[in-house]
Amino acid sequence: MTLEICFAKDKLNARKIWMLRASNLQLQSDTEIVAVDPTENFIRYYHFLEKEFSRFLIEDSLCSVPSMMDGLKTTQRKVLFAAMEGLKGKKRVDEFAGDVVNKTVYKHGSSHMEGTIIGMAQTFVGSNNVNLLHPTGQFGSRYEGGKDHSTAYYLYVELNDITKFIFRDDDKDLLEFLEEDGKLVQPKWYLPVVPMSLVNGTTGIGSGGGSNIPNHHMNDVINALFKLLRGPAIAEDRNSISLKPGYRGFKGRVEKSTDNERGIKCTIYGCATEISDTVVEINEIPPGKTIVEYRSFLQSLMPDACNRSESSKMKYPTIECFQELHEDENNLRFKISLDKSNMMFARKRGLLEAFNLVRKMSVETLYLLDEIQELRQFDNAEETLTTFFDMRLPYYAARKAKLLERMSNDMIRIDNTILYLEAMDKGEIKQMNRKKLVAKFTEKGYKAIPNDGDSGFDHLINLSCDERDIECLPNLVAEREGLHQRMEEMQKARDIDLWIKDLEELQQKLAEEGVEPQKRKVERTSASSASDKRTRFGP
DNA sequence: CCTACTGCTAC
DNA sequence: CGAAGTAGCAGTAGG
DNA sequence: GGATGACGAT
DNA sequence: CGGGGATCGTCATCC
Repeated sequence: MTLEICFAKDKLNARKIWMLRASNLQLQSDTEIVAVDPTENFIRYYHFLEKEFSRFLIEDSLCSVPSMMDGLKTTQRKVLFAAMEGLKGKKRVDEFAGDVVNKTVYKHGSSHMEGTIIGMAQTFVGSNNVNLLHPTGQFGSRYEGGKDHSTAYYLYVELNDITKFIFRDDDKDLLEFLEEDGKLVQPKWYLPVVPMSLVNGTTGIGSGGGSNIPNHHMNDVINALFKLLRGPAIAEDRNSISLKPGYRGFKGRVEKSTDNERGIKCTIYGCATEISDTVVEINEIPPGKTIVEYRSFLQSLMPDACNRSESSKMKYPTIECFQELHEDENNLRFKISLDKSNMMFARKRGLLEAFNLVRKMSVETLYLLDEIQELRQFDNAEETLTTFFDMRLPYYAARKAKLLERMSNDMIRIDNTILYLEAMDKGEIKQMNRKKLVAKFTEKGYKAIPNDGDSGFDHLINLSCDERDIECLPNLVAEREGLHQRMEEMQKARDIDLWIKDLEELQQKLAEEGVEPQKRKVERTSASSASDKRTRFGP
């Protein structure tokens, strides 16, 4: 029975339920997850399945399926953690991978870590819409869907500027950092200001469910959040939200089709232009399809193509020849010559259909849930967004409280320092030892700052000689004034105001950077074998 | 004393 | 799991 | 209409 | 610098 639940292809649903129960059991109690019974010299297979194996399936899903909070898989989160905490400037990818492995107790081969890092820095159409890491070197292209990247040794990454606008430093105190092998590692999840699972999409195959989310333009996602945040009533506005997939740098069209009986489907169209009676130019192909794949498709339409199937002859025209005149990988140009009758045929079918430039895909998703990391299914991008919204909003209240607390402590610090300086100036307090100072501060009614040393007065005791100077007084007064104002503003701000501000700043940053990745020419590395492969175009 | 070659490391 | 190449150096055999 | 392969972290 | 194998679930595409 259990055996079937674990492995049978047609018992998927039972497997899902079984895994949920297992993960609840394992998380609630400290149940031993090892099936070894010391009184026996064998292991019962159903004990093994209930313990180690169910654990394995859960871990497997944790690795493969992203969290709905930050859209990251565990390994990607490790990379982001290491990048935000310790990556200064450019670093060779193989070196950086080593750093991540050490810093975050990654228990697998560092070559796999390199792959994850490379994936997070890719920018070609169809990869990331917003790459969290900035690439230098050949990270792969549309020619081979990113597989044509150089070896990690020849690649460099640094933290992308925009990343800090998505993952705010102000939220750091709200994160729950995990512990592995006694080391503090990456958090359970990050708290991005937009649902990154939608922005960069994912495909991942877990046990009991997989996840397959297309990319969405970050601006679309931001605007959808604005709709919720700025609208008159959040509850009413959520029905008016509509999202469709989008790929940065993609020139074709993306349409959401509602005609399908099984869920929502999405259709992506490339671009084709009729130049003359006998010439067609293809300027864009759907993301997910590589240039190499498309080239071999065109080759299969040539008269001398061997074993061309009957169905292919029905669907596609026969072409005389084609040339590849791409300016770069973002400006494609396949020039196709065909005779008039085949052109007629193509026209009749529609150029896009006739040249295999239409790609359909379903829009369905599976995620990890919040508190207990359970697989949870979402029906569509809109539901993903609103669920993210509901989960994320409370953290803004928490952030506000943290910031206010920090500010009020800062205020005490400034007040105390002013009092202290004045008291010293008047000779009320003289140089004395720590104990006596603390007693004096308490006697004079200074407020202690929680966790500021044992006494709560370390901020005064540890003042440097320069800071102790009465000349600092005007500066401190000015500082107090500024802080006072900022505190008032913060107190007045609603939670959603904080979020709106984050989004506005992000949107501005996006506008500054948005153009850049598309203009950037592909950089080549002399040692890359990929660059050699790419120089040969056409038939 | 110079040359040709080997073995070795680090890439 | 496997393979290839390079430069630069020291040491050595041979002429 | 059923088989097949691609996706990505391991 | 290169190659191969496997799982897991979904879905588009192939014949």
